[in-house]
Amino acid sequence: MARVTLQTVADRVGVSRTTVSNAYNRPDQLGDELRNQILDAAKDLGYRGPDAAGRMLRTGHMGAIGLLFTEDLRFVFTDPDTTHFMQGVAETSALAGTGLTLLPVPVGVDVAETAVPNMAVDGYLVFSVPSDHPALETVLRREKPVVVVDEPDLGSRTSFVGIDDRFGAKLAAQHLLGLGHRKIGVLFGRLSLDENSGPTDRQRVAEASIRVARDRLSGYEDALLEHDLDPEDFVLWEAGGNDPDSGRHAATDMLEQHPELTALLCFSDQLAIGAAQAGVRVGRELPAGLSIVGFDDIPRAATWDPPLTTVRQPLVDKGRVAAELLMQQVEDGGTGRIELPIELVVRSSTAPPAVR
Amino acid sequence: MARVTLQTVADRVGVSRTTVSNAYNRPDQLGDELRNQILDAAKDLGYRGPDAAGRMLRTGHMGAIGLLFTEDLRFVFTDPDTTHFMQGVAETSALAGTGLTLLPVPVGVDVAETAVPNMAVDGYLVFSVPSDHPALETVLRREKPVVVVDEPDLGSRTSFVGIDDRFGAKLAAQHLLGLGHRKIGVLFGRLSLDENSGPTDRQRVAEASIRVARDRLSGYEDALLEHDLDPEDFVLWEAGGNDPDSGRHAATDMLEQHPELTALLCFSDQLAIGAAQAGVRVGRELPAGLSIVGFDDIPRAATWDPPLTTVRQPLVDKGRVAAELLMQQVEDGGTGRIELPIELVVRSSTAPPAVR
DNA sequence: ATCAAGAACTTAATCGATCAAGTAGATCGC
DNA sequence: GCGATCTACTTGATCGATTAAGTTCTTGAT
Repeated sequence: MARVTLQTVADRVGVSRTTVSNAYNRPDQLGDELRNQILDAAKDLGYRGPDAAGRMLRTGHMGAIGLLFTEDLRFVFTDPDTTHFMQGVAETSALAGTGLTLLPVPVGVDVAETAVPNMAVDGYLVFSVPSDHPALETVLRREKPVVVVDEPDLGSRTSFVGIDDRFGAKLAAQHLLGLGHRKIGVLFGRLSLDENSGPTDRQRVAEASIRVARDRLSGYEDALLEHDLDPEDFVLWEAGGNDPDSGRHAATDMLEQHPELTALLCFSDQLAIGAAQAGVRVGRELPAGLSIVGFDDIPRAATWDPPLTTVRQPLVDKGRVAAELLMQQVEDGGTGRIELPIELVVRSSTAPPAVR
Repeated sequence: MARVTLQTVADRVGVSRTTVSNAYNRPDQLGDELRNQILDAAKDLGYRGPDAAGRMLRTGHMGAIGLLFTEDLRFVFTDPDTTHFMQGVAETSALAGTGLTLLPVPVGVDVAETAVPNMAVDGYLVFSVPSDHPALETVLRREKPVVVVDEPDLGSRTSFVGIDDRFGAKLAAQHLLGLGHRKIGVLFGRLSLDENSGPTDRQRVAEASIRVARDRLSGYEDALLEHDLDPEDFVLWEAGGNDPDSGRHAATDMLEQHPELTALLCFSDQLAIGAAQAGVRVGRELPAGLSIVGFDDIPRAATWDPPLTTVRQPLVDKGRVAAELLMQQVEDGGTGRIELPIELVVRSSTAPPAVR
């Protein structure tokens, strides 16, 4: 049995292919009576509407955007940053009738083996990908609209959505310094593709392939400089991941080797949560014995015990804005650069250091 | 400037279109030397590889599967059931080089306005959609391979992946009854598309458009019957959602109106977490003053205070299996029916009821 | 009565790739 | 030395829809 196409329906009704096409896509181009006649015939023949592939080939429009992410799949769907971002993207694309194609690049898998290079999408949303990740080149090579979110900043070549990481970090550090803390630890998630964990230093951060890490450290140091303190005063530590477990392990080690620390600046609330657990386990009372500042302001930050002081960034909005920007770019080709607002949210995980 | 296609490259090298196509898709069909020559010419001309739309039209193969879900977008990406399932799907599809297209149908939006009816996918994964949801018909009408997960059970028309909900529920109820509980409340998520909350009854559950609700209640009642108890003995309550907040509100009301309850059977760990919070707030000590059983065994269940007794189902595996089944069905058209193993996990949220 | 404008359709070209079938020449076994 | 089999390509048909540019017919204004 031959497949039912526009032509089949057209033949049945006795009109041209174009008219049947118009019955679906431009109802104003033909009379109501004929239109209904066509739709009836279509139903009768089991025609399911214009075929997506045929349309795509002709129009060059895929009707979907791709979301590229390179984090380990065990974490992406549990990581609040990612899921909230996805939520925003999904909302926006769904309302626009655009499909959203997930393009995960699992760790250890060659990008060429994934759907990334060949998927039918009108553009790519690149979500927080280290600048040295091979998937980036694959995406860029397709020369389709690209919106980079957070990482990496590729300049005007692509659109960009992010926050002022340096300023946000500065806010967090200012808060701790203002409370009187002088022995402060900085807990990074990752500095590059590798999942290293352990102590690190300014030099290594400066060479990090993750821009956010570099910028945030600059922000922390900006605050130090305002207080005439030495940038070398921070204890820098890499967690190797962005989940509470990584945070807990790293913070435990850090506090063990540096018992003098009275406060921790964490790269995310996820890490902060782990750090808080670590603090309690090594016998610190929060916040008196250890102050902790997170980043992001995920819902859990407010309900954690103690509620976390953090730097809020609008994660869902980030997704919405990025999706809008991409769909706009698909339409008119214009790139954009959007910086979302951030805000220090002071809760109960920070306090002046206990006198000793 | 005309677009660069297979033909452009073919003309440059002086071979046929087919040979260029083979250079990409069937490297064994031509000599190495020629192949490199073609690839060089392609790079030189800025050819980005075979166009997805052209290939799709010709092969009829879209290279992507669609994931349909109809829950409110504010919840899907935070709901552990959904995200773990997605993780499994993403893993499997990514390893197979298949795209994964998210097809959310936002509440209040007409399915026809979304990407669902026209998206270029080879098949659909229908994730826990109420049997009366309009999106279902839209998907079924396309007559592509469909794998339904959990809900609804459409018989042999589609593949199906799920668990033995009735048996799982029975296990949970048996556990409570075995501990000596006789006044037990059942906390449902939803019974249908509507987000009703409040007390409900056997009759309404029996008419629920959500099969899982019906089956689980049967399972709970199976256990009751084994103890020669009356099915009417359960207090049935609808939470209206599947998040801890919904669970907390519903459980608070339920415990207020039915202070005699000594145990709660919850439809999910999310609801159980909310119920546990509610229990504490109304002054019950857990588990002595109130036993709670969840369902799913999400990671949080084990770390909650007290750790939740629950019925474990392999959520990530569900995603893996469903994706495999769908991709298999896309290839050979065969449908399947897979029931995943479940298991009662007894932790500390259940205990014999306090004597009074 | 004539012409302009609009409505309702049709014609014909086009989008880019894949595949079954075919061909020419090289290689091999016996 | 001859047919059989391989290798390395080419030919030509085909997938299903959209769209710019007609064509025909109707209607209303002058």
